Amino acid sequence: MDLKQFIQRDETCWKIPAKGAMRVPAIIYADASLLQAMDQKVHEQICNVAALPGIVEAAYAMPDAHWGYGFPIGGVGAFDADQGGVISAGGVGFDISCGVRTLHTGLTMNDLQGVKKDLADELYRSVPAGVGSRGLIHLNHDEMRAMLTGGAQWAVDQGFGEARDLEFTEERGRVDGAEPRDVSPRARERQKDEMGTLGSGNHYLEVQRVVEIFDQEVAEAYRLKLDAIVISIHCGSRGLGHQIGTEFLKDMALAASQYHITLPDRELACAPLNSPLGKRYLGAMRAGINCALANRQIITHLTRQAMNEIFPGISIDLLYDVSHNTCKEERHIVAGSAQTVFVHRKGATRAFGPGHADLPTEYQSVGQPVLIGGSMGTSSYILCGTKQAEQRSFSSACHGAGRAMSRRQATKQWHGRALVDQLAEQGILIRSPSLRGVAEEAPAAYKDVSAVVDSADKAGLAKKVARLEPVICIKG
DNA sequence: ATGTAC
Repeated sequence: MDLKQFIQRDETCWKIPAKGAMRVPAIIYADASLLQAMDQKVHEQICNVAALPGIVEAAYAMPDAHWGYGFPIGGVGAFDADQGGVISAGGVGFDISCGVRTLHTGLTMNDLQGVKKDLADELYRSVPAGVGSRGLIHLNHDEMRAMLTGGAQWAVDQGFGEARDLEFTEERGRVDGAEPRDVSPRARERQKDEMGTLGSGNHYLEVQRVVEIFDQEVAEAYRLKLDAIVISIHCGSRGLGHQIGTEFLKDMALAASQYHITLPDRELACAPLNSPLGKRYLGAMRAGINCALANRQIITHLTRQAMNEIFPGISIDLLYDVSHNTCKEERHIVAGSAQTVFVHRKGATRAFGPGHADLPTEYQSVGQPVLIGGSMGTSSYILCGTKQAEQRSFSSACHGAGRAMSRRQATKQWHGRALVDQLAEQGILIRSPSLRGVAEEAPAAYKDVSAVVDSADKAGLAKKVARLEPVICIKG
């Protein structure tokens, strides 16, 4: 888009002053070339977010921002409930609490020699992937309720993983305030056989190798070394989150006039945080967050089982688990003083800096791990939270590369089989139930994740720690 | 993202 629409504050900070219906300014963080390539829709959408009731400070877009439903993907907005602030289902996203979890394996590249193919097959066999994929777990009514309230803690109690995993999971594996009664029977029905499954689209389980370290001190705190093998899991709340999103978007669109909210865009449907509908969505969304946390915890257990088949006795520890599709009640500095706000992060990763009370002891001095998934066949990054991000983005950073091309366009341009063969030649093994899915996820259908991460680093949203390259990718 | 439309 045209850079002349912005007031450039520094190399990676572009401001749109409040005008028209905007209550606060909008700010996009990106270098000039990423911003130029960004869809004009991001400008329109982030200005619309800035016009919502009760928004504080500014509406923000991350360097990987692109056109989404209502809010841009890569959008951040914080709202004050006491000032008529709203919550928006489209501001969280359909895949509630979609996120990334990274596991240490204690292995190096050398350990994979001769077993790579077997490991790929074993992981693919163990972790269900694809549209409508089902697991071996089937939840009855009471178990569903316990899962929606207990999150990853419930999963660990059921024998899926170890108590120590929870220490390294955002929110220690469960959020308060989940209300299973606000989750419809249809949403539960869709989820009851889907626990411990990856899903489709850009979701994956990837075996990765640490190929570059940018910050030795933080890397040591995260126990990351060059050539180490880690496993990253990217997925969310499956059918449950999607159903919650669908239902509440509809309810919120219908209720807007009742709450005297003038919507700049129908897709920005929202409800006051203090309204019955807003509270019901909060209760359901938090149940969705617990579902995603439980899902990644169960997949961790399945991963451990698969890894044990190939490497008997192997011990797998969690580096961290962080979501990038949520609305969270947090304390932040607004107009110079601390207050409680509800931060929407849609395609944006929470990135708490050093000293934040919610971080595990081991990461207190260096800040939260910020896990950035690349597209299939490309690099992923691990960053750390900064102190500056508190003032710049309510402690938020980017979440990935972001699509540069539609799925349809991608399937016209690439064939799944050819991509799998091509990646295999580069030493990257792909396993997927859908060759069309593979084509849709072609590496070149995404923006350059390295440019996105460099912009986030330069903008002070998070600091680069390590770069990972894929070895095996189980694709949904 | 998603029982890729109810």
